[in-house]
Amino acid sequence: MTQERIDLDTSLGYLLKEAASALRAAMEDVLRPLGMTITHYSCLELLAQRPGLSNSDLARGAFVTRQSMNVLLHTLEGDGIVERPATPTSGKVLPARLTAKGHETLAAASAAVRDVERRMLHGMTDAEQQAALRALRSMVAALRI
Amino acid sequence: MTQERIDLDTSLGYLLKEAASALRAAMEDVLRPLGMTITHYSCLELLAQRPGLSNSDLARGAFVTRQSMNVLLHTLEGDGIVERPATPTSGKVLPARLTAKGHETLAAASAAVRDVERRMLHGMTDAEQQAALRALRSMVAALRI
DNA sequence: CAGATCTCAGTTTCACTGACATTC
DNA sequence: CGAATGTCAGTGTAACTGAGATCT
Repeated sequence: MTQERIDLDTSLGYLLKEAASALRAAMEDVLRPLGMTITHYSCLELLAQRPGLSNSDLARGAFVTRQSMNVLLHTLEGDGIVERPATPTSGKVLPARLTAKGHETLAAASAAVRDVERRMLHGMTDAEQQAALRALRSMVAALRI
Repeated sequence: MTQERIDLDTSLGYLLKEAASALRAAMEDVLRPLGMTITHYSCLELLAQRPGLSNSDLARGAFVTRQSMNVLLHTLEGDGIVERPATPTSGKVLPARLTAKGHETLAAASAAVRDVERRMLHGMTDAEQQAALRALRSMVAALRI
C-alpha cells in the first residue's frame, strides 16, 4: 500500500494543494534546523526584496495577521536580525530592514530552500520550468485579488 | 505601499512557496465555514479516490504524522463521516471508507475548493493550465522521493 | 469621524514527540 | 527479531481573537 503513488486524473486545484503541502513539508524540514519557520523565512525574503516594509505589509505578504507578524518582528529585532526606527517616520508606521546579520541569516536559509527547489525541479526541462513560472505567477496574482 | 504588487525576478521556488501560501489561505477561508481544515479535507479527498486506505497511508498522503491523522480519523468516525471495521482484516490495519454522509460532506467541500480553483485559474489559457498541471505533477513526484 | 497602524494580552487549536501493545 | 501499525497521553508553539492607543 505504501509504495504506490496516487496518480489519478486529479484537478489542477487539488494537485496544487498537494504540491503546496509537499513543498511546505520539505521547506519546514530544511528550515527547522536553522530555527526558522516558513513565515519567518517569508518575512526575511520580503524584507530583502523590499526594504522598509511595515509590519502590516509583511503580514499581508506572508498571509498571517499583523498581530502574528508583530510578535515575530519583535523576536527578530531581539535577535538582531531586523531593525526598526524607535520612532515612526510618519503615522505609526515603523519601516523594517534587515541588519547585516539578517542578510547572513537569510543567505543560509535561501541556500537551504534552493536545495529544495533543485530537488523539486529535477527532471523538468527549461521550457517546462518557464511555463511553470508563468502559470504560478498568474495564479498568485489571481488569488491575491 | 499596500496596492503595489511585488513582481521581481523571483525564483521558481519562492514563487511556488508564495502560491502555496496563497492557496492555503484561500482554501482555509472557504473550508473554515464548513468546520474543516485542509488536513481534514485532504483526508476525505484521499479516501474518495482510494477507499480502504489505512490511517498510516492517509497520514503520509496528507503530510502529517500518523498520530495526528489518528485523532482526526476518530473525530470523523464519531461524526459518522468515516467508517472502519471494528477488527483488523489483517495485521493491525483498519481500512477506512467514507460513509454516505462523508461523501456529502466532501461534495460540499469540493464545491468550495473548486471555487478557489476557478479564481486561481482565471486568466490562464487551456494550454497554460495543461502546462501547469504537468509541471506540478512532476514537482510533487520529485518532492515525494 | 473613518481607517490604518502598532502593540499588549489571553486563548485556542492543530500537530508534534514519546511510549506501548500488537501483528507480520 | 525488525518493521510497520494503531492508539493513548502529554506537550508545544504558532497562529488566532480581543482590546486599546495613536496617527492621518
